[in-house]
Amino acid sequence: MTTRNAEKEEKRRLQILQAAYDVIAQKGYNSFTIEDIANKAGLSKGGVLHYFKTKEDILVYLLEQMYRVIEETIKKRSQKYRSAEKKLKAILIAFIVTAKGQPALYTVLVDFWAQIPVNPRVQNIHAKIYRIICDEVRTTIDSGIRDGEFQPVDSQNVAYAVVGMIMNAAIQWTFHRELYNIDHVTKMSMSMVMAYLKKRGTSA
Amino acid sequence: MTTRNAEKEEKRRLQILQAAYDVIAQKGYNSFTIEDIANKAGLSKGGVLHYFKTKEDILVYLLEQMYRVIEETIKKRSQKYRSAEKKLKAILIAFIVTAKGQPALYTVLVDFWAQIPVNPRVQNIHAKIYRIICDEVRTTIDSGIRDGEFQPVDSQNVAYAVVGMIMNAAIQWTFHRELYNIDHVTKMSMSMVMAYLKKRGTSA
Amino acid sequence: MTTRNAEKEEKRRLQILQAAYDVIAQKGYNSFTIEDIANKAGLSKGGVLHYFKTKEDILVYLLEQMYRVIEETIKKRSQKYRSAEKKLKAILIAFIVTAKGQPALYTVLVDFWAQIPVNPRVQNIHAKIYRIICDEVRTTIDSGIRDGEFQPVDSQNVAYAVVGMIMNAAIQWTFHRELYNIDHVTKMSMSMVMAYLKKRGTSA
Amino acid sequence: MTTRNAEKEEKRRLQILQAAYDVIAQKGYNSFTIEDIANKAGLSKGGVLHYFKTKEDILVYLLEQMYRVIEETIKKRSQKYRSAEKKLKAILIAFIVTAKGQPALYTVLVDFWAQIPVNPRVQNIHAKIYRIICDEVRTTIDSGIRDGEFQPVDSQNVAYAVVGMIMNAAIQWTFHRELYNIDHVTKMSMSMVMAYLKKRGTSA
DNA sequence: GATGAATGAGAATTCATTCAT
DNA sequence: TATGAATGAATTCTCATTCAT
Repeated sequence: MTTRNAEKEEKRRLQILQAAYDVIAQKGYNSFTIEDIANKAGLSKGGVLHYFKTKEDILVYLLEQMYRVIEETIKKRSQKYRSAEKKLKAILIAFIVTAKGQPALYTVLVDFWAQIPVNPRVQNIHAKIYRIICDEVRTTIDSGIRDGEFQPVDSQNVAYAVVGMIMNAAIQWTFHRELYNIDHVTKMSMSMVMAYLKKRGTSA
Repeated sequence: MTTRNAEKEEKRRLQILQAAYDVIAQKGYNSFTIEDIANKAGLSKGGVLHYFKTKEDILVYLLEQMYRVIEETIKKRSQKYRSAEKKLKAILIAFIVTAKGQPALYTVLVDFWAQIPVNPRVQNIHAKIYRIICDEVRTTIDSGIRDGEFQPVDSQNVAYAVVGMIMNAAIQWTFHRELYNIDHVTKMSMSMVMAYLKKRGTSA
Repeated sequence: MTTRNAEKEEKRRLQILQAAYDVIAQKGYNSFTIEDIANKAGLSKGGVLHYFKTKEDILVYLLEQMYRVIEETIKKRSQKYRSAEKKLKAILIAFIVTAKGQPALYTVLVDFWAQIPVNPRVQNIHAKIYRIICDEVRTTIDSGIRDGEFQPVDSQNVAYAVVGMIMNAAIQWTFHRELYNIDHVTKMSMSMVMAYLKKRGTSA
Repeated sequence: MTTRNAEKEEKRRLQILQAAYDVIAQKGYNSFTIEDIANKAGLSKGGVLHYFKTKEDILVYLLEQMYRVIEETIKKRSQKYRSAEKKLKAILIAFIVTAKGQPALYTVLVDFWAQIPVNPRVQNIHAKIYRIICDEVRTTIDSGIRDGEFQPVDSQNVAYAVVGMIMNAAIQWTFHRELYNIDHVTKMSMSMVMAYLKKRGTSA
């Protein structure tokens, strides 16, 4: 019985979160209202607030879930491969696949970034998950180094640089697709990373 | 007379824009008010609205001005050097110098990014100036290729990748500085770029 | 069977009324909710509304019950004595004893007074019971007059004056105890009343 | 100029306070809205909030002003007389005159009393001014004692008892006028007080 | 009997914008 | 030019009440 209810409740929450995501994607972080979410979710304002105490609550849970999507896509795709190079490429591709499959995701993510300096809860979640994502890249590089596939590099900082590169590529492309061909830029990014990781004489 | 007035008017506008920048840096894009700007600028609400018809107007002019700052910093710093490699490194450093000198700049910039999908004016300005910045990088790479310093690469897409990498590095560092040492990450980024541009056999 | 149910129902109602009293004492008349009552009573919102049709219903029954407490305390304490003077003093003390024993009672009572002008049901109950209380005092004075203990006075109006005096003393003391020593003020009030009832020459 | 504005502003504030008083008198403390005040004052909601930051602010200022009215009425009326007895009687009458002239005043006052336990600002104001009023009575009694008019009594506590008696008389009468003739009760109260202050043998 | 999900009617506030001065 | 009083639309959040389970 309780399980039944908990299940149903969870379903409702996800439904609301999805509606929030859709609405923010459509109207932007600043101008959407709880009523928008309610309408999209097929509930009343009160109904939405029944599941999430405040608007901020909705947002915080949504952010967490969005990062999970990225995280999971990365893990799922990189797990398929054995070699560090293939794993790393799979990770980079994962970002782009997400951007293509969920056109609004990076849009909404940037909406959240803009809240970081003024909202500690958002800041915490972002910090936590950004670190997780970078660690995933770093671990892959480390395993490549261990296996002799990659040069011994400062894997931590390389990871930050790599994630930054590919994430911003995805973001800018989301913002104005006519700017560039994302597949080309992705290939280029991979080449650059690999040139560094596999090359003989390090320059830094 | 008219010139006198025009001058004074321009001064007022800049004063208001600076106030707007300060206020957004402090309170974030969503929660600042015209009164905040007025207070910061030492004017009344009506006074501010006298120089900019609407709140959006202020924002749009501000965004333009902010990109100019980045653009100018880049150009000024890269002009000092002759070799493409040094020029390129100077450009990358320019982003970081800006992030260090104006801690709020990327914060506010991301605030604006979040408006792109919902505000055509913001989108246009961003598209225009992002292209200018990327072109600056591309031109530098092209000149390096012409001079035989760099490998013949797809300079356009490399430029996108490079700008993305360094800009996101600056942004994430602005958001939480404890995440990494920006100088290390910058060095790493440079190495990666140079490894690609100067290396012999391409891998992708 | 029906009796059984009626008994159980009555118990539930009292339980809810007690919870309501506690909650109003804590949060004040304006800001308590049915859910507060439900939580305090260990029931759900729906459960509370099952026994009292509306929020107002709860309030009205509660007011009635509260006055009963005062009434009963007065009667119980005055019954112990024979002489009118002792009876009267016992009544005055009864108000103070109630204030001391149930610190919230006068607080909640004033909350209700504030509803009198806008709520006819509250007005009726208050009028009815205030009269009963004043009558108790009046009867005592009358008996004192009959027995030659007291001067022949306008017992009705004396009763109003006396009840007003002691009740407001109890109220103000409940609101801010540091204002005065309630026992001293009570003694003073008694002296004043007795000076009037027992004195030789009337002055007004 | 500034004076002009300050004057105009003060006038507006008083106008809003008056509207608030009228509205509370009509609808009660719990159910009036800012819009009600705005309508009564011939302003918009925003207009009201322009002069008082919050609803609570309005209320707090209103309470202060209401007590002032009572205070001033008392002082003005008691100043007319020389003898302590006449002064004291004038004070008691002042309460009743206020109740008669401003039928809503005690109604609204009780509304405020009900806020005391939950609103520190209200509590402070009430404490401060209740003390001032009681002190006025006490000072009068003291002067009567000094002049040999009154017996040497504990003037402080007598004052509390006297104020409580007359104030509650005014309040109950405001709530239901059919309960008693306020003039009779007032006369009775005076007799009682004087019987105590002027009588030969003290009993407490 | 009892629950608590869902509703929807407000309420207080906030703020861009207008406009008389 | 510049002010700031005034507006009113929009928004978040609260809660009594209803009702299916």
